[in-house]
Amino acid sequence: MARRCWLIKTEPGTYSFADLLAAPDQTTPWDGIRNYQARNFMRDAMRPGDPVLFYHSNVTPPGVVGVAEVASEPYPDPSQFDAASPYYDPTSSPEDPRWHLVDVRAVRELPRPVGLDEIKRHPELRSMEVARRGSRLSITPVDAAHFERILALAEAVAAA
DNA sequence: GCCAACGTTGGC
DNA sequence: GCCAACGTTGGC
Repeated sequence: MARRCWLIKTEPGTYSFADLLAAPDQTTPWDGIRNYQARNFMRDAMRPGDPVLFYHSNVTPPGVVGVAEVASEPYPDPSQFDAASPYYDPTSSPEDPRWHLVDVRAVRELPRPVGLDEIKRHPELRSMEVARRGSRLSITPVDAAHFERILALAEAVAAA
């Protein structure tokens, strides 16, 4: 069975690829996701070993900076039960958890970032969800061909 | 910092 | 179930 590929967005001021590289086992629970579509991807579709593009948003320039992989089965996001957490959800309960997550592990940093502007410039990548105007979904499926193309672009250092 | 786009909430 | 109000995201 073919693996599904993914793209996850994060604001590097909150959690960056460097943070992931510095984490124990280069792995972290992808917590705090409070969007149902994104949750459904983690809970219902992401499986250990799935490749992930790691994208920095809300910075200049935004773009893909690294490769990661899904590193666990889905499980309830502990932060929803933590009253001290900004992600605390008092309407969720351990008996019936609302939010689920997976662990994410760093695989490697890209030789160079592949910016959003560059993704938009390539016709074959323009259909990526992240390139769509007004796209806010922080976890999206990525076609395998798009995934490979991003990696190839990152290798093409002499693009200038 | 601006603001368009989008998701969620809640009154009705 | 509609939809206006509101909060958030994220490129620019």
